[in-house]
Amino acid sequence: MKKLILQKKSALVTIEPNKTKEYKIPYHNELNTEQYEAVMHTNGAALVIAGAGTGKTRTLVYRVARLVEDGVPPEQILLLTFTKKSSAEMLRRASQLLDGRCDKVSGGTFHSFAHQLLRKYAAGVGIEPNFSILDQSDAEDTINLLRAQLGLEKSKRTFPQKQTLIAIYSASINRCIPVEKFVETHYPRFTEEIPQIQSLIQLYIRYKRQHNLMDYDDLLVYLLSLLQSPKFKNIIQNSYRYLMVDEYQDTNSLQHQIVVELAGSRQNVMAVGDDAQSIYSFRGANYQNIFNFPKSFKDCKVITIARNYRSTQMILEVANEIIRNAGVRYEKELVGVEAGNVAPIIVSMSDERQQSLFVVQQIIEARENGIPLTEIAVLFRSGYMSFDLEIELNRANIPFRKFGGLKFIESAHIKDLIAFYKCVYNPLDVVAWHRILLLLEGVGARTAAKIIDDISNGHLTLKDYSILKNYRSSEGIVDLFDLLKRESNGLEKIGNMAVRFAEFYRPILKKKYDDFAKRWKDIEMFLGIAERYTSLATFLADMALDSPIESTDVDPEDSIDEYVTLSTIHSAKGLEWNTVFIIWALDGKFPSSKSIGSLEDTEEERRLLYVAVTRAKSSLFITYPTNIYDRETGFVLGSPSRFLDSIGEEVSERYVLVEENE
DNA sequence: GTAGAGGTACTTTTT
DNA sequence: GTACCTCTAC
Repeated sequence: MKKLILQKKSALVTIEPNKTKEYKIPYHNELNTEQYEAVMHTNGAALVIAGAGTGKTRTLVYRVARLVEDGVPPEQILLLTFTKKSSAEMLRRASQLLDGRCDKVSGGTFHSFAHQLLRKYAAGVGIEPNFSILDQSDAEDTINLLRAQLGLEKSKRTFPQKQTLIAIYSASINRCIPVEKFVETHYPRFTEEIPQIQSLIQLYIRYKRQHNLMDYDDLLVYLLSLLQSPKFKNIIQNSYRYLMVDEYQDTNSLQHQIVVELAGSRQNVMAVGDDAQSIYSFRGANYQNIFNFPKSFKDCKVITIARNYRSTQMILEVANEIIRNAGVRYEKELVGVEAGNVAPIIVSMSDERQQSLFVVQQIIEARENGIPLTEIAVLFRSGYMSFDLEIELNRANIPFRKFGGLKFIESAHIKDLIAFYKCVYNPLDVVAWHRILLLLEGVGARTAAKIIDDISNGHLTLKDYSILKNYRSSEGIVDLFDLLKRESNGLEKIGNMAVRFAEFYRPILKKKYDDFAKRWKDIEMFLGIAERYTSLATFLADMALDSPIESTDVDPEDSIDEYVTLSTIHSAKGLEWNTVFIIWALDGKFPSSKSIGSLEDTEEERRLLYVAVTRAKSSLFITYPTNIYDRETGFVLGSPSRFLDSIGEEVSERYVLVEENE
């Protein structure tokens, strides 16, 4: 006999846009035809293909408001975005547009959403709810520990490095392909090692399960299996009846499957994206995924928004020219509504120094012309490319914030401190133990491995660590256990714990690094952050998934509101500024010499430049130094990015920077 | 088994 | 500039 389930009546009501209803928001007047169509779409699947600057965010924001106005309970709307920042921003705008109800909309990144559900329904997939999250470097360290265990010697040159191992594993998970296939196509030099790689990966998977560890990929994998379990499937599908996914071009196969399962038979899912802006293939995204979306749902409506409201026509011409010469065709031609009167400027200069000075000079000039610093951004391919500019900006007293590149949370001393918390939270967190044990005087890899072994098999716990006296040089180790035991009583506030951990760590830090003072300042900043948390679980999850501090050197507390943005192009996704500088548009750096060998990779770099260019509203500067020695190729780089070759004088102006003789 | 010295190769992009 | 590995002296 089938089980009878009581379902709330309200959940069964089908929402239809009310044709005669008076909406609070005049959607018709505030949106163009295509945007309006998307906003009014209610039931069933829809794909919105929206080029850069065509009001993609606006469309999502208005649709959230419209669904809420039509009576959909906000918490039943799920908005999956690429970063937490962008979801917060969208909900803020929706609330402003309609009212506070929009704040209750569910949302976040795929990973943070997975994390929420897994904490709640851990039992459903057979895991403990207090699992630890491994970030990428934790995952690498874990697999490295296991490699040593398996006796796969490091000196063996043919065996892949830890980064490569994680990359292989992660690719096979995210693209839903077998390990051997990925190794054969992307790392043919390791073909002979495939059996060993596979057994290491199997060990890694088992090990994580035994020790209650989850890496980023596991969050998605377990979410999918949760969604496929008959018991939880319906509960979850009924909790989120309207699904919206932003930046669909950057989702991978695994995420696509999650979307399909979440939508269920209701198929109320709207995906938004732009194939020409796909820039995450290294994470398994495929720009063609977006075209497969309609195939996964019946009667999927496809809406294309083409008109660009962001940039001047001159900037769009440059963007169009970049994408027009692609090896693959993108059905894109951006047409703007703003003519503009300043052509984009392409400038060459002799070296990096000059490039930095030029950018600083132009920023000062722009500020004098009334453009606020918050409307200015400098974009680059990789994090390190702004180092020199940062020095120059400091010298000129121009405040800036940097996004992307090395994160505050990734610096060694902060990771050390977080490891203390992790051991308290999940005593089976092996990487964390390994990390702090190695900090102790007289403890090396061997002793650490032995201790971790004893912890794993239950001989050694925070409650009873008497067997430590059998260890050589156990004084420091006992001190550590005393500390962790005291703090694990669960009565302490997160902030107070941080103070004690920092106290313990201070002498170690002093000994370990020459730049103690600078790092200690970071620790003090960290103490301030820890104070804001009341739950250890939330604290650690935020540290792994949603770091409250974006980059190094910025205290969110001293909130300067006038600053220039420095950002990697990846982190600039979805944002816009009046004036944009793209630096290091030098062939060999952008596209990087690494990607030049493969058409696929070069095309991604091209899309990346396209994304960068389309961030600019009215002024665009592209610069490149011409006298740069490249260690990788051994050549002196001097040509502009190949993507700029076809950009003619009719859409841009080219200059050479020369020093004025006084 | 550990600490420190000295060598090497490597540096996209992010959750 | 730095992370990672190898070698050698405790």
